[in-house]
Amino acid sequence: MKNENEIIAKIREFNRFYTNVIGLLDNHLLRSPYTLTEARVLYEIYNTNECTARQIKEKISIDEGYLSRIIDRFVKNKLLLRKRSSNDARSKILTLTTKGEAEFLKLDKSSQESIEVMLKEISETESEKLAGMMTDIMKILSK
Amino acid sequence: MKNENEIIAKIREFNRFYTNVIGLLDNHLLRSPYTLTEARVLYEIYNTNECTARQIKEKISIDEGYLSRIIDRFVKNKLLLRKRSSNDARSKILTLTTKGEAEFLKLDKSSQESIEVMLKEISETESEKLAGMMTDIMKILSK
DNA sequence: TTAAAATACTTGACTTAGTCAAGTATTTTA
DNA sequence: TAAAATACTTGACTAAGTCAAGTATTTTAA
Repeated sequence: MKNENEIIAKIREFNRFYTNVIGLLDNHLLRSPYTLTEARVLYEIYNTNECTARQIKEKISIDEGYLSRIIDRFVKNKLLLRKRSSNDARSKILTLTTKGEAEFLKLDKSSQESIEVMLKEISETESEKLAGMMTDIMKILSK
Repeated sequence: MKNENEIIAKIREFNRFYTNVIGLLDNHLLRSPYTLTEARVLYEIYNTNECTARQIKEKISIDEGYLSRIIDRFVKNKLLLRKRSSNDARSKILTLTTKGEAEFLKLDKSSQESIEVMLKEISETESEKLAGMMTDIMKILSK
């Protein structure tokens, strides 16, 4: 039984702790040619059907000018195709090229691997407990 | 009973989810004159006895040149005192001035408040459960 | 139906954040 | 006690992010 202040203190402690965890896990990007933001952009395109810049912007809260230039660069490097949407000619549908998909999957794999490394340190029971608690936290905080 | 791949997928989902949570909670900084990094620097100085630049650097993994300039700015704005250490004249002990402490406590309070707002959405039982799970996650991942 | 408002994206000009390496002063090590 | 290591600073730079104005298209409402 904790009072609200203790709960808040605990959440803040967790936030500081987990910021570091995420930071460590994102370190694999250092050995890739992409920044965290670029990786997120690729992630959204890979996982969104008929993806547009607007949808990416909504998901990751990025300045649209900045995003437009990231997309530009990806198009120039042949990771993406950018085609006017037939439903709404204002927007452009972004799709990964074969090369873009390969690059994304490489990143995705190395992100997966850094978690594997982390899990090596803990038992299988603990891993399962961890995943379960994460599910519960997401449920609670999704309100 | 989950296999490792499901567990990894869940952790990654949680990481994306929680990155957003942390981002939302950090929004209160938008209405302050400090960046996230600056706020962290103040936090470390407030919470570390005989704090030096080196200790901050270890804690938040920041470039030391960049840190040196942030500290410079804080000294110029009278938030910090920077005095040569008597034990080791290479390092400088950083202490918050009254003004610096007041600024930190303001930030700290507004960070606390954004969590209060978040907790308003969920029940007391859930809040306690949340804090408990966070404690457990930190225990597991500290290995 | 069509002019005004809104949306989607782009571009230019800019500021802030962060990096890298060399330099100074001091302390530790062998 | 000279060489190596540590703590911090500084200069020069690149990358990241922001802001506002501009173009093209679509939606809204008189």
